[in-house]
Amino acid sequence: MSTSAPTSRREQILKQAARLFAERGFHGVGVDEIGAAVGISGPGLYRHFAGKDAMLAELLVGISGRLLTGGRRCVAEADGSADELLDALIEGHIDFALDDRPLITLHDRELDRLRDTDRRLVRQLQRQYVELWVEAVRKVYPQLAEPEARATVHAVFGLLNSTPHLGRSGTLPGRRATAALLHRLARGAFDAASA
Amino acid sequence: MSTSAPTSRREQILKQAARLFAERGFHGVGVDEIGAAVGISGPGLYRHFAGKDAMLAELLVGISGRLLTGGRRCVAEADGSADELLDALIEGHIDFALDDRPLITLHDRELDRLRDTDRRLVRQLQRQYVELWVEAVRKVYPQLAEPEARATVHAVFGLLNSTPHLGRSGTLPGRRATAALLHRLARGAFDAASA
DNA sequence: CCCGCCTGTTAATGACCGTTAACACCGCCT
DNA sequence: AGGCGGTGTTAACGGTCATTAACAGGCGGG
Repeated sequence: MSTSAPTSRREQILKQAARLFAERGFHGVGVDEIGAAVGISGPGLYRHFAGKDAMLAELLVGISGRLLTGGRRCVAEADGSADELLDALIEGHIDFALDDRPLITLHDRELDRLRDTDRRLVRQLQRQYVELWVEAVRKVYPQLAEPEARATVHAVFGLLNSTPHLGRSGTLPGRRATAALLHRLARGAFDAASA
Repeated sequence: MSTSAPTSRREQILKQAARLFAERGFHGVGVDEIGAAVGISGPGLYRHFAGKDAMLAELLVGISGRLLTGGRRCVAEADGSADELLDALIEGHIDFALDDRPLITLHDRELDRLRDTDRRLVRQLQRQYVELWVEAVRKVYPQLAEPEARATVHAVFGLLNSTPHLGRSGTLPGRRATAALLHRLARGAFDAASA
């Protein structure tokens, strides 16, 4: 729908699996449902994935990796001030949260359902992403101690990742306004952290 | 361990069930595990609860109700300024988040695993709690439109409820410092919302 | 003393579910 | 034409799991 491509079967399955996992939890959805969501049924999925676990692993590793890659691109392209870097990080994270709500939900909800090796990998990617933020934040707010900075970054993630919960009642006018609001809230939180 | 009491079997079971559900998800934990966590085994739980669903229902209705009750007490006791009311709400929510992490986790994670009637009840309680906050926020920031206020409240909930994710690495010195930091972050976000 | 009630136990049941087996179609390449 | 890899299908297996059945000890009140 966005960049689009041939949209291979794998991607189609992953997308639907992400949606279902986010809606009903990893253990709450059966392979038959995932299959039905893409028009094939049940065990046909095993032509594309080694198993249900493999789908979740690929989803979580994928989102973690893309977040980190996006963050690193921000750092690399940040020729300007530290302030601009932090803004770029916030904007990038908001884009992820708004475009891939199911993945954001999975990201901090079903991590423990992974095999040890995959879980370690995801955690490592997450940790690097957090460190990247902490560094950027402490450049903008040098008086902020590291533990406080780290806790604040986690809290701001919680704030930005709240978008899945906004789906209920009368939400905001549009995506642009929501992104702008979230951006302001995040900056406000960081400002307040260093008071 | 904290207020303590006779700590009836029911309460003991609920506490352990909350912890396990938060750790591994509702479908991820079996009744045998819950039983083992309180020293009895497996089907003995059915002397205290109608079923696994009933435990989750009681947990979610309980936390939603207590949040709402706490919020209402803040409103009732707020003889002072609107500012003080908002601070009291924030403090109350932080206390919940820090004292009952598993319940906070469950609260926005396993809601969809409930029977229709229970889910409706929990959602209604949650909605009233949010409305209570929105009203308080708009008293402090009158220029803030209602949709923005509601979205901001949800986002701040995400921020405050991020505490479960802080358990990993080097966290903050103590509970008091964490609570103070979260309080500042929340106020900072609200300040920024009305800019 | 003894009868219920409360609270446990273990064994069995029945459903669900992930995974594999066995089979089939279809399009492409030689 | 023929074979083969990719993609499906349905049926069967095996394990897990919530729930129920059947049974038993303890203990307080008549």
